[in-house]
Amino acid sequence: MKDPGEAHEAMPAEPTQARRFGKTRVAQASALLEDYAELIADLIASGGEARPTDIARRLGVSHATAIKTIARLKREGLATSRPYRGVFLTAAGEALAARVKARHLLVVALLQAVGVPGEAAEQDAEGIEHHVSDVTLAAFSAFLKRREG
Amino acid sequence: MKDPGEAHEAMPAEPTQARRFGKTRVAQASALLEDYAELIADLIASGGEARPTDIARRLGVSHATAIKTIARLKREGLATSRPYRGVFLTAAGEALAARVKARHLLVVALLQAVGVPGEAAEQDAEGIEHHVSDVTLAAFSAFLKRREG
DNA sequence: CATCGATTGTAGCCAAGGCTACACTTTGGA
DNA sequence: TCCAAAGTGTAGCCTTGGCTACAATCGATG
Repeated sequence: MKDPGEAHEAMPAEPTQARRFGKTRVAQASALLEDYAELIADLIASGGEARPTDIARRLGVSHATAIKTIARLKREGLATSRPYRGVFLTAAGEALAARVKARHLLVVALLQAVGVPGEAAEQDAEGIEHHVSDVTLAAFSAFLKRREG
Repeated sequence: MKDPGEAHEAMPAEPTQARRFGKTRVAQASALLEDYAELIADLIASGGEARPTDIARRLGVSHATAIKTIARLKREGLATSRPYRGVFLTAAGEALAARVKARHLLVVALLQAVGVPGEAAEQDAEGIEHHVSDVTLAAFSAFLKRREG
């Protein structure tokens, strides 16, 4: 779903809207990896290991799909694993997981702060968080501090 | 990217988290169609017609990609078109476009209300809006009314 | 120590959403 | 009127992220 090679060799006067949509698509591309990284960190933290079957179960996909995505995580340098040995995060993977987790918590907190019920906040945050830019995240943080602190 | 046939024939005790992620994936599946519907409505409203090339330009994709997605819109009963004649929305397509547009405006307004700068609000809303449930949308609306009204 | 169930891995299929390349209309201007 | 540019459509390829089916491995238990 990404660009094979390098797209748009000549794109004169690319409209701002196109840039917006493009960013949205790119965000979706990394969303899955982010979810996996966060989940793997979570599983290791709580149970000591992250097995493909557990990952699959938690994400609601088949184990084959999970394994395929884990392979992609490895390709991107975010995780390591050896056959029948469980999955581990690299330093980069850990960093990503930490960032993602912090962002997730912040998004949920923001949603609840504006009146979204807990369960809906959790559910929607899962999708929303991948599209929240740093600028927006900072604004969320400031809003919460202003309101609570 | 959807289920071919019907997935998970037996899913006993599907964990709530899996349901959450599943919903996120389903939301992404319809996100593109929503964007197209909204854009087509917009183009028709402002210029009287929606041509594949204009759509492609606004979305930052090749015209071939746009045409393929338009075909999918037609398959799903959201749009009509005849060769070399431009694209039109069905009643269902119009309804979708209206809903999407209203939601988009509400999300942008909410983001700005919590302090996100205008440009970032616009950009992020593009990705966020597809993951905002009705419950959350209602909460956004109430928050804005409370704060402005 | 053999074997059975669960886990893991592999292969192959599918649809979506990208792309380029090429062919065919349409249309406006010379 | 005719012809070239712009727009449209088709074909074919790729990657991602799903799936099922089958093979291989591990581990616990008899």
